[in-house]
Amino acid sequence: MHKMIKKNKTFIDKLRSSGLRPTNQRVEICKFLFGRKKTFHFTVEELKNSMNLKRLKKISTATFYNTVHALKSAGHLKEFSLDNNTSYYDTNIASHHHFFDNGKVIDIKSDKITFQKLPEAPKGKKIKNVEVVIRLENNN
Amino acid sequence: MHKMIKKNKTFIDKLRSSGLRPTNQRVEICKFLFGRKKTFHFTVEELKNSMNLKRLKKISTATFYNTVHALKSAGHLKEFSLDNNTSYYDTNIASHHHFFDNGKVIDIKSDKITFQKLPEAPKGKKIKNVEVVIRLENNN
DNA sequence: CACATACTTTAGAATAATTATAAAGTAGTT
DNA sequence: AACTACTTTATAATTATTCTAAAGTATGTG
Ligand SMILES: [Mn+2]
Ligand SMILES: [Mn+2]
Ligand SMILES: [Zn+2]
Ligand SMILES: [Zn+2]
Repeated sequence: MHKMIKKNKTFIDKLRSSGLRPTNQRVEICKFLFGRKKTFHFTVEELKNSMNLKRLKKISTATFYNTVHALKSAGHLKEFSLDNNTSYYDTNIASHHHFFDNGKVIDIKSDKITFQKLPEAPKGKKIKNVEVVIRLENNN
Repeated sequence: MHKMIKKNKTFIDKLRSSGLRPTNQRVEICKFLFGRKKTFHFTVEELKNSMNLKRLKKISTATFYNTVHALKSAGHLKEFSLDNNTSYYDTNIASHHHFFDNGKVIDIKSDKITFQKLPEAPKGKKIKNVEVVIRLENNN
């Protein structure tokens, strides 16, 4: 099928542009991360568990960490913090905002939030980006 | 001196309202955290190191963690995330915003940022708070 | 004040997330 | 096919944090 070949090529490009050889393990990780319609927010541990659950031959922890780090360094993933002690990653690399709803993360497109007033950067500095977190709770 | 007695009482009140007896160790931690004019952003490890540096009899790691957790649970400290793997705490418990400048954190008062457009909460949910992080970089 | 008792402090062990190590395996090149 | 650099993996190490349990202290009562 055309689609699958094309997608695999995209994944291989992501790996190559991250300085990584497209090994089996890495291509499968990329498929899992980027072969979906919606943004994916995850921890390395979650990624590892959900991928390895279905496999007879497991991919090692070190490979998950190495691959995620390389993809992040190359700008194919963004890191963020939620609760602490664990790194989260986001397949949406555009600057955008989030709802945080009890450990669940939902993207808010950048243009859904605009500012009336924003402080200036301290002197010698400039603004790299502005990101908003809207924490949710249940009604009533 | 009047001032010092008054301050100690404030610290003791914070501890009592956190369900903690005002032991020496705890009162000194409170002095260190709350006896300053400006907001203090810190990790438990930083707090421990800077306090213990000056003392002959060190306060234990467990006491730092216990005290910080109790103060946080009682609402006298707020927890937040910066880079990952470490919890940060904030003596400013009001809802407010931050500049992040290479590991340095600067408060932005809530009224310095206002919104023109904000998304609605998903149904069944409501907004608990909205906090903004402005990441800085050096000019040029 | 003297005691009892519950709460604290502490050193050290345990855990969770992540990173480092180094031996065995594989991709890309010739 | 052979070479070499890059990869994978199991395992050890590290960092931040939490747990444990023994020894110490705050606080109420007589
Ligand atoms: Mn941690
Ligand atoms: Mn990290
Ligand atoms: Zn996102
Ligand atoms: Zn702050």
